[in-house]
Amino acid sequence: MQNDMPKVVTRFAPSPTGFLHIGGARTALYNWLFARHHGGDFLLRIEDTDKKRSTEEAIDAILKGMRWLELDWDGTAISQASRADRHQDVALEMLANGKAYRCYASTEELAEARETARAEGRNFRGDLWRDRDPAEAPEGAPYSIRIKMPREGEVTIHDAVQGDVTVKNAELDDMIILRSDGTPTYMLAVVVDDHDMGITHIIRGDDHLNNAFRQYQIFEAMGWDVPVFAHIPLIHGMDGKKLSKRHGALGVEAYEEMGFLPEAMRNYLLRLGWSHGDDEIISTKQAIEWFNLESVGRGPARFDFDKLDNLNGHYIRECDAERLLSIVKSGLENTLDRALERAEIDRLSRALPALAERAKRLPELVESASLFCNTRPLELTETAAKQLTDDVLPVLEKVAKELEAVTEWNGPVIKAAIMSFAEAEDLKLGKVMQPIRAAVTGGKQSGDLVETLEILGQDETIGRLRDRVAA
RNA sequence: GGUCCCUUCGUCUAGCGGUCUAGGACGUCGCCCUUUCACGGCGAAAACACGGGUUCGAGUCCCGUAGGGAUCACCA
Repeated sequence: MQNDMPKVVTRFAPSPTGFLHIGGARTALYNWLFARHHGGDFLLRIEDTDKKRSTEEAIDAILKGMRWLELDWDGTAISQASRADRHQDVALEMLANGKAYRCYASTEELAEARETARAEGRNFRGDLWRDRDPAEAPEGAPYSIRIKMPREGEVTIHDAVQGDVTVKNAELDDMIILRSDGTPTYMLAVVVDDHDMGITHIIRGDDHLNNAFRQYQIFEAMGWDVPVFAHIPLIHGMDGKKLSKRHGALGVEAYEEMGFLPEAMRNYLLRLGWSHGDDEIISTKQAIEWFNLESVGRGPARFDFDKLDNLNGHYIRECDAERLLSIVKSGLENTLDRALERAEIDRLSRALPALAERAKRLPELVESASLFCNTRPLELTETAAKQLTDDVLPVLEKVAKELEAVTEWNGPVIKAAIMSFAEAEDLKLGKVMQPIRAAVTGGKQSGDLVETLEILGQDETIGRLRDRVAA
């Protein structure tokens, strides 16, 4: 399909040296969105060229994170390391074409040259052997292969996010493309893979912006088409500093554990650095429809939990009942360490809509839902205990008796019973409601009291009331 | 240090020369709703880093300064 509009192909290429962190997740999201928007492919490539630092666990964590975020990739994930032979071939081809040369410099020599260059305020170019005769090399000495960078002129990259960026070729170093042990370096591997995989748009963190110019020369040397680059700004921590382990550079699974919904995460990440006018709540469907590179911001953004919480609350409220119930159910069974009873599940499904109104994070929801489980006698929160003074206990006792007399346990009847009781006792409604709430909920958040009692059932309600009186 | 990038309310951002006495969202603070907590509604405080240009006119274009960031490995 060689026409004016080749199919868009993007990729996410994490190195498996740790979990999928938040910045990587956003990069993946943008690549995914861009590909889906254009009906193209979104590929996944694991950059495991560095055997020493790559781990199987990290690969699993990254894949798991991607799945949790529901970012599906096309085809199977490619292992960069598995393509080492191909990378090597390209390096050799460049060597044969005079686009690269052998470098016999030792680590020590290199370090020294680097030191000198820096001391003189120059950029180190690693070109110790660029103009030397290979015949000078000691017999059988190990060598690496370096690219022969152009020294004249400059290159302008039309970055889809950063705009035109120009760098003089003289600034470029003759980087190593093939190590002395014959393994390819990252710089070579990315270019070869991006070309072979037919990547049309490289969307990645702007920590790679400088690399783009170096990689550009490999594309050129091989006579390959250069993909469109789009370098997106990095995400900073709440304090404005670079995101590091200390600053909350957590893996996505940590966000899952904290109780964020994947759709909230996607919406938040999308909005962190990309905009569509004043729109804040953006469904994934809309995101795919609207996503573009032009609207990606150029400044680094800070991560803000408050906003994520707010968004998460929104998506919890929007979450369909069945999914929410299953989330809460498993959360509850986990903390209770037992299976839920039929009656408890029934109560939950009735109570959940109101509870969901109040929650920002899933654990909160589970916590408030525990109210509807059989966990008598309840533990009181400090404020609840404070409200249940000795002088209100008699009131509770009387209310319990009153409610016991109710024959038809439903909202209106319960409410009527409480109201007439308050009237008979000459108490303000609040004076009755308040203690009941404290006794029945133990101080936990809940919605409408009457509704809560109704869902709880007559026996449980009275039981909880009596528990307090007895205590 | 060299090179490159960035700079609008506390935070995420809208803004693509005049409609900006700068808009939205989160957060904050009031008020309303109310049987708690939320949700919701209304309202308030809150920003164009600084200095020069260009222009009739600059948050918007150009140049400096300052600040922040990235990168300079036989790591990716």
